[in-house]
Amino acid sequence: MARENPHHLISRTTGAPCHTEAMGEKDGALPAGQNHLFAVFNEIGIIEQLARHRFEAVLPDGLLLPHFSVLNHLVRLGDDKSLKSLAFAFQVSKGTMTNTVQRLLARGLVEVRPDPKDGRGKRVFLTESGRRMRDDAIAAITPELSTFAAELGEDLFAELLPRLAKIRAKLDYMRNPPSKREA
Amino acid sequence: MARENPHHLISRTTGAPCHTEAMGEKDGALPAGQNHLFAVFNEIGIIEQLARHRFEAVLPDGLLLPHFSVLNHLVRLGDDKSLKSLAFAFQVSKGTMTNTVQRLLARGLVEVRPDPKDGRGKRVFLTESGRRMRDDAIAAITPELSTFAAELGEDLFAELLPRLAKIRAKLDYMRNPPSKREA
DNA sequence: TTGATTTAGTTCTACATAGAACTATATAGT
DNA sequence: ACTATATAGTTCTATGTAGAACTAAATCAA
Repeated sequence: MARENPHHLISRTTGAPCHTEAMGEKDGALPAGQNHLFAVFNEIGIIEQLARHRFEAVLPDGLLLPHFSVLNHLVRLGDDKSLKSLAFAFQVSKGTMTNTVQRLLARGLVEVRPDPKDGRGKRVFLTESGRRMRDDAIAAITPELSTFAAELGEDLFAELLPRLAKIRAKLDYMRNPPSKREA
Repeated sequence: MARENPHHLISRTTGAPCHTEAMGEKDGALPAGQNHLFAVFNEIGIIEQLARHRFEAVLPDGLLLPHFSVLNHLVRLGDDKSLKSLAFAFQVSKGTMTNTVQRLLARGLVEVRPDPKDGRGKRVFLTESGRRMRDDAIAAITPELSTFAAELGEDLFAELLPRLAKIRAKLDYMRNPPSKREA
């Protein structure tokens, strides 16, 4: 386990038992109409943290979320990727991706070979072990997701998805305007 | 700046320009009906990361999110809190809260005094400087939130809030069942 | 009262991360 | 062609974080 990065954006606003009232009330410090925004990002921060904890707790062999994330990306979108493109896809720094790939390499979950077309570059490939690890991770999380879907209802998530995607797209656009996109 | 904790749960699934298709398609590895769940947590992870980056970028004086979070908590819910209760409120380890409070102390944003009723404990108090810093931070983020509200519409956030709260409450409950709550 | 257990907080180690400095290669300008 | 600039990746430093080992104080049991 490590880090937690997972800091919720604003703070769980209640010191009470848990977060049963989190950000519900008005906050005089905020202009009218912004409480909802503040509150939404707060909820998102808390959910991210709790969900990551839970996910990492069931991940096989002490695999951490960043490791799984990269493996999953390589399986879903194909391997033979540069560190640069991985760093961009995850919006992390180059140094961070170097570190993550080195950990995966040390576990034998990926292979790294020089880019035949660019002497500066490297290409990252999945190993069989890496694919298996990714599948195991998904198998490990599936029961959790099932419980969750059963207790809260899938509709809740179906309603949430397009709305969250809209916010994500906006943030994404602000961070990476078309001018600085890359293929 | 530091860390990033901010790891999105699953991975931005596209290496393409940005995240325009993030987790939209079916993922054969997941049982039917779980794609939505997976996708929602993925979006939440990405949003958390991007939003935190943006927030920290405008925060005064290199203040980081955890620092602001604690200041905000103390303003909103009152100071004179134990490290223990702060750690619980934010669901971070005791060691983490020791670190955060020490940073705030070094900046003169809080005071820490021994608990008069418990020789083991300490109490954390806001300083005037701490209150001002919290207000400045909110002032700094307000324009960002305004733009956001204007471009996406407040309704979007109003619709999101109760649904996210439901998920947060569930995760919270799973992590801290009534049996281990505290006052 | 005395001894065992629990609790508040700190410290230590290992990790993820950002950002800056650096190296090596590629590309652009002339 | 040669030089300047841009790019891919690594390394270094400072941070946030978890978790375990540790200290000191409170509580519980006998």
